[in-house]
Amino acid sequence: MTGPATGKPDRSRRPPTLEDVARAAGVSTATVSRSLNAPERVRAETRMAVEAAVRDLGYTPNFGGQALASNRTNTIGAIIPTMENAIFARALQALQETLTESRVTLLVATSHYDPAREEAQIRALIARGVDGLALIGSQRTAAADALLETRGIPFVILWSAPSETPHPAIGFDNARAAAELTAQVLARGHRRIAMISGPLAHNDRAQARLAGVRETLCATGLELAPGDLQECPYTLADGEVAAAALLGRAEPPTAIICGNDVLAAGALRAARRLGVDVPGALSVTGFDDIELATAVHPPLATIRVPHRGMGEAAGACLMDWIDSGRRPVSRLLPTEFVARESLGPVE
Amino acid sequence: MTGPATGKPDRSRRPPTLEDVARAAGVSTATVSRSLNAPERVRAETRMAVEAAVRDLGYTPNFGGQALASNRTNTIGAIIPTMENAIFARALQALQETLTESRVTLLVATSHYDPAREEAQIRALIARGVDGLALIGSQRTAAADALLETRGIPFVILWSAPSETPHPAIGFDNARAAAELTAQVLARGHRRIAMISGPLAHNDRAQARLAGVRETLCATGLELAPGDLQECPYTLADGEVAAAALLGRAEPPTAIICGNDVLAAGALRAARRLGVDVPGALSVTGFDDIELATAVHPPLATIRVPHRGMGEAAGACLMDWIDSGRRPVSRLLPTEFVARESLGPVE
DNA sequence: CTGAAAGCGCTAACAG
DNA sequence: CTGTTAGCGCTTTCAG
Repeated sequence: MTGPATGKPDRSRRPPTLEDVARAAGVSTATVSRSLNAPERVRAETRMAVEAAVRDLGYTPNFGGQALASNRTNTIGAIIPTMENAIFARALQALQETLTESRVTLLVATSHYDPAREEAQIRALIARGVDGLALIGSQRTAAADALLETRGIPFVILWSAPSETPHPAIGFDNARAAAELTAQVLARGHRRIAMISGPLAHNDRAQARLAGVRETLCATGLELAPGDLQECPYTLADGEVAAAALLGRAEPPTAIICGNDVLAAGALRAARRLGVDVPGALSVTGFDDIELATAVHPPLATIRVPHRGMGEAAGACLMDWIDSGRRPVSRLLPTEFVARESLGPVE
Repeated sequence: MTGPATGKPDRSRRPPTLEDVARAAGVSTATVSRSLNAPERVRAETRMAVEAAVRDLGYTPNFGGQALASNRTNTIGAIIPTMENAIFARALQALQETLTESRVTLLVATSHYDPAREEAQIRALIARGVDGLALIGSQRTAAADALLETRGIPFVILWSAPSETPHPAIGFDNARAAAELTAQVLARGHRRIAMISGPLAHNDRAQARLAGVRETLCATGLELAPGDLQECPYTLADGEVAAAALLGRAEPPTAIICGNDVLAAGALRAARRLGVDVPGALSVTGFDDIELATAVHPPLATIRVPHRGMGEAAGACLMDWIDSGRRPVSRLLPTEFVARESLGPVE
């Protein structure tokens, strides 16, 4: 089909350009550009001729040309720790949808909770000319901060409370949510309470959740002894191991507060394996309220996080910043405790 | 630090260009370009001068300029049905990693299993100048096929068996995997077998899985009566409803084969709610082998799908196609039946 | 309301 | 090995 036989292979192979459209419509390239980008500034008749030519030729703007001339890529980048946690996926989905309304594309990268990787991804996205960035959490490398600063790229921070960072943030109060959860655990009579946290290093959300638990325990005269805190990666298997360690102690906890639903599901699995009844002999709580929370048995008491809300707000906020040039204000979104069977009264 | 004190604010504000680097290094722009893109064609000394200038100025190539001049964006696009299924997420992760080695960025979009949306996303990604595309499944709108065809963009199909499509595909045999699974169910003595499938329309994978089940049943003289087949969206809640309907029939099935692990987890929840023991009174099987499969109880017997393998192969395949211009060959990857507790002998 | 023309920053011949 | 020189396709003044 695409043999090099014809005399002018270029002509037929190369996609139509603005100039082709202009010629076909009998107008200038400037008019075509205007018809496409600011239709109201072109007489209806002319515009229709242009539109017809566009259809006829199957014209699509060349991305590079557009980016070069306008100095905008209509792309915003997002860097999340991992795609395997459904909660980030949902926030992205919402962000994507919001952006689509502004004809902006979302470019996604993952950091695996590693600041060095996040920095590399920030660099890569900036190099790709993104107009704005959505990042998770407030802690990153100094180099990443500097890069963001000197480039002056609009970026918003998700998942952290605005109080955690001087940058525009759209998040929720991890510490307060964890405190509320802990209060609920205490209210059910638990006094031997342990926690399984995700890796704390470079993770302000995990740190805040831990702090929230600690504070609330303190207020009741309790504390999280060193052995009562397990720190492990956010996987089911690691959660299971951590919970098993906790349950193997001389005085096992009657409640385990987990850093997220995945860890909690792991804890449930450990309890089952060890023959520990939940919630009869042990209560377990999660954090996030992903689908998994109600897929396991017993269903997990947890904290519902405003994932979609953050995604939507981030999109609106970034577009506004990019278009207006005015730095947006931070927003603190609400969370909600969700009572479910995995949390019961102490026996 | 970045005070506007100096006399030439423009200078400090506008990012440095190739020309700035060239001037600083005392060479031409062509040499700078070469130092960056084909270092071996430049004398070491010169190159070092260039590199120093690049560092000094904090130069980063302008994406638009690069794209325009080279007619390449070093971006490949992927369109998956949803990010909420961990299995697509993992394949993307693997694809991403493979691509990163070639300094190529992955642009991800979702279709929600909707061909119209997929077409729109294909259009959007092409407009963004992607050099190649990875798509899920072999069924799409005629317009999408035409677009792909006329643009001549390298694209590979994932998740479907190569036999399903004339295009280069990297997938597995959904029908055969489902058949194997069904054989395992039959081998355990089940004769009243039902299936919960995801939406069949425009989904060759779901269709193939159903066909695999049907064929295997047929070979044993059984069949899937109309009432034995439930079709519903791929969510836990829908799977639960579908399973409840199946279990409420006069002669309930002793085994339910589910289109994926999420539906199977839903079926498990229905069984629990209705007091049906699994695997004692009912066996349930999944498909995919995501983490969820072992988070639920009993753990799901399922089919392990080569998600990472597909992602990696797709990356290699696309890069090869883009670089060499030669259409790659399809690859059929293996699947594996994973026996777990949710599938037991019929009582 | 429309057209002419000047770049945007980079790459790729083509000479030297 | 390096420099010169055209563009790549589009947006955007600036005139008319």
